[in-house]
Amino acid sequence: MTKSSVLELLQSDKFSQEITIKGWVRTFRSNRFIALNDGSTINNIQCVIDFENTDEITLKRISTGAAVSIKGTLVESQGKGQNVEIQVSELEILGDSNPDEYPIQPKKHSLEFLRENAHLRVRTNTFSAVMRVRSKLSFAVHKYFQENGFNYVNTPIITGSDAEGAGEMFRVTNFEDNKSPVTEDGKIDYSKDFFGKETNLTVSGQLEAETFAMSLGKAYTFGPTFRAENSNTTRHLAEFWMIEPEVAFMDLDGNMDLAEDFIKSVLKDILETCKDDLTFLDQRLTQEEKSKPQAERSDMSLLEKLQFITENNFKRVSYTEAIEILRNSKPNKKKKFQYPINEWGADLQSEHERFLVEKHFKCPVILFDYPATIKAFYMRLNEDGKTVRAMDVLFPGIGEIVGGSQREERLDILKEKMAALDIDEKELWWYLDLRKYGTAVHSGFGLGFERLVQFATGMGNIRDVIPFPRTPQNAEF
RNA sequence: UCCUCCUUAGCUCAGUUGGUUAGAGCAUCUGACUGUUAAUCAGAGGGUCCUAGGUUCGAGCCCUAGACGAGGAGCCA
Repeated sequence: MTKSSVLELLQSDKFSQEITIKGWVRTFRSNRFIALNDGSTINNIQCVIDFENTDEITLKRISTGAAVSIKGTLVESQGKGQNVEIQVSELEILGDSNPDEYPIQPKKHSLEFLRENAHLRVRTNTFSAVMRVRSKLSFAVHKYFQENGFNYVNTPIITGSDAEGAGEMFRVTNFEDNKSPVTEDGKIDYSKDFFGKETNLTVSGQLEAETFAMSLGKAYTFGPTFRAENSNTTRHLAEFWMIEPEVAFMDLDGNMDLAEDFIKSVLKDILETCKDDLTFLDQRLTQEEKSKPQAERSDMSLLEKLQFITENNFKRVSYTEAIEILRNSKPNKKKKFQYPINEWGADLQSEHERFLVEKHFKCPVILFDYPATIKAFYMRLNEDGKTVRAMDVLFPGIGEIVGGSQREERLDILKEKMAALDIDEKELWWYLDLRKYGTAVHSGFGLGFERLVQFATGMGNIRDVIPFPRTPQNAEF
C-alpha cells in the first residue's frame, strides 16, 4: 500500500489499488462525499464513504477543516463532477475542527477577513494557489539566473551604511529602553552599541552586490528588504523580497535587455508549471471584475495578460520622449491630470505612468535616461550632463516593477555627486574603492518580488501575495 | 503623512424622516432525504449596532473625538 498525494491520485489510472491518503476536509456532503485537499494541488479528490457502515459519531466529526487519514481504493467516479474518486474502506479523524468555531467556512470570504486569519487563509483555494505560484516563481528566479551564469550573493540584512539612499530605515540596536548611552553633545552614543556604530535593516543589497559584480562578473541577490516608510497602499510593504542582479561590463541597453528577458522567462516558466493554479486565479479575477464598473474592467484575462507579456516586446521610451507624449496627451490638454505636465525635469506621477502603460502604449514600458536631479547618486551621468542612465520598467496595474541603472564607474564624477548630496565619503569608502581599483562599466536593477507575484496572480493587494504581511501598525503573526 | 469611504449575527450585507420587539442570505444546530458537486427541503438558536462623550421625550440612524479596516495620493520595489 502506498501513501499518495491528491495530485498523484487525480492523474493516476491505477484503479483497484489500495491507497492511503491524508488531508483536510473541504466540504462534506450528504453524509457521504468528502472533498479532500492536501495542498499538493488546487483540486480536491472526492472520497466516498459507506455511510451505512460508519458510526454516527465519526460522521459528525467529518467537518470542514478536519484532518483525516483515509484508506481505500481508487475507482472511476459514478458521479459527473470528477473522473476518479476514492472508495473509502477505513477513515480515521486525525484532528477535529469544531465547525462552530472554525473561521474558514465553505463559502466566499472577503480578502480582508482572510488577512486577519493569515494563519488559516492558506487553506483556501485562492491563497493556496497564490502561495504555490509564489513558490514556483521563486524557484524560476533562481533557475533563470543560475542557467545564465549568475552567482547568488547573500548581502547583509543588518547594514552599517545609512547611505543606500532608498528610503527610511529600521534601526537595529541592543540598547535597553531609555538606557541608551549619550555622548557629550547629547546624542545617542552608538560606539557603545553591539556593532560599535549605528546599524539598520537593509533597504537594498545593491551596493554590496556591486562588489560581487566587480569580481564574479554576474551576481544577483534575492532576499528580504525593509523600508520604514509610512506607506499605506496596495503596492507597498515594510518587509518585502527584492531581486537585484548586477553585471560587470554591461551598459544600460544590456540592463534593459536583461530585465525584459528575465521577466518574460520567469512568467513563461510558471505558465508551464502552474497551469491549474493560474487557471483558477484567472477565473477568480474574471469573477471579481464582473462586480466592477465596465470602465475599470481589463480587456484581457489573467492568462491572456501573462501570455501577452511573454510574447510582446516592452516599449522603450526615453524620459524626454515620454514628457513630449504626456505634454501632448488628451488628459494633459484637457487638464485631467492632477499634476499637469509642463516642464522637462518633473518627476512622473503614477497617473502619468498609468497613462503611458495602460492608455498610450498598452504594453509594458521601459522609461530610461531620467533627469539626474530626480534619481540616486550612483547612477551614471550621460554626456549631456543633465540625464542619468536610469531605467524603470512600468507594468499595467502595478506601476513600477523594476528600477535600475548603469552605475557611475568614474571615481571623480561619483565623488562630485556625493559631495553635492552631502553624502560622507567615509561612509562608503569601500564603494569608492570599486572605482579606484579596476573600475568598469556595470549595471543592475532591483525588482520587487511581491509585485511580480501580484502581476502573475492578478491579486490586487500586495498583502495577499506574501504569507505574513508587514505594514504600518500591523505585525500580527 | 494627507484625502475619501466603511464598521450592525460566525461571514457577507440590508436597515425608510430619529419612533415601540433590529432583518436577510450563507454558516452553525435539530430533523428529513441520500450519487452529492458551495447538495436540497423544514425548523431552531445566535446582536456590547466599533469605542467614549453629546443633542433629544426617544439614537443603529444626528453631532464631536478616537480606534480599526479599505480605496486613492505621496514615497518607492
